Amino acid sequence: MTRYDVPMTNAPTLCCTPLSTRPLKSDEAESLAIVLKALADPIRLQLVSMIAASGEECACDLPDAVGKSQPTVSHHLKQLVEAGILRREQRGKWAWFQLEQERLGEICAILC
Amino acid sequence: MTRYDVPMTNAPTLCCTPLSTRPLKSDEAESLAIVLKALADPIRLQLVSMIAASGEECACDLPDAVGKSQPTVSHHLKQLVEAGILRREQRGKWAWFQLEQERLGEICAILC
DNA sequence: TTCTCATATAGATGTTTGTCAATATGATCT
DNA sequence: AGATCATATTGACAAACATCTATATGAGAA
Repeated sequence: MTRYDVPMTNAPTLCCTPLSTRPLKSDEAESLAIVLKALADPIRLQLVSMIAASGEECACDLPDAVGKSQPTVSHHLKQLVEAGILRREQRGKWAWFQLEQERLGEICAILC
Repeated sequence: MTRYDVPMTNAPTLCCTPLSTRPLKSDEAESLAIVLKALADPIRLQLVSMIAASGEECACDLPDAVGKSQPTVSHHLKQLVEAGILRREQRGKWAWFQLEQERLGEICAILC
């Protein structure tokens, strides 16, 4: 079995029609809310924007950058990965994070 | 004094550059988080999508539509108005709500 | 003014969330 | 294997949140 069509995460699938096309079904609203909730925190937004702006960031630099403890930042990063917003890559001892650009695209496609 | 340049709500002002242009300052992240948080709830997303899809909705129809009590729906609607996502209009005894389309546009402009 | 009805607010309650200190895991290097 | 360092997980706690019932507000109708 190849890995080509295996999803990388358990991130919720989002519906594919703009909000204003039709009322969301409640499970669609639920999935979208989970993903938006992952984004709706000031620290997580700072993390995402830093990673988006620079292309990638090492977890080791992020606690200082946002002024939070290492476990707190690790927890936020995990939520972002689980929501499908960030991608995590292990390099030696370090964890690097990149933006899952398509995910933000999906969100915008629904909102606008 | 005219009302032309008076803001309708106290909704937070959002920064005007995409996330990936530069890291958000912490007050920009704070404002954006407030608005995203208003959106990041399944009931509020259903309300927004119903209103967006039909053009406008009377508050009187919404508790049944989403299966929540009248006070709960009123509370959600208030949050959406305060975030600048909905516009409220009183017509006789009834309150009608419309989408503040520009607001969603602002959000998308930042996310993508 | 008084009644009725739509909506908002207050107060209470259980749940979720953000945070940290302490500890566990897991990867590299010696 | 053992030491070291980066990251994740656990457990605890306070603050924020979604929800309801009860009540207040406010607008038209009688």
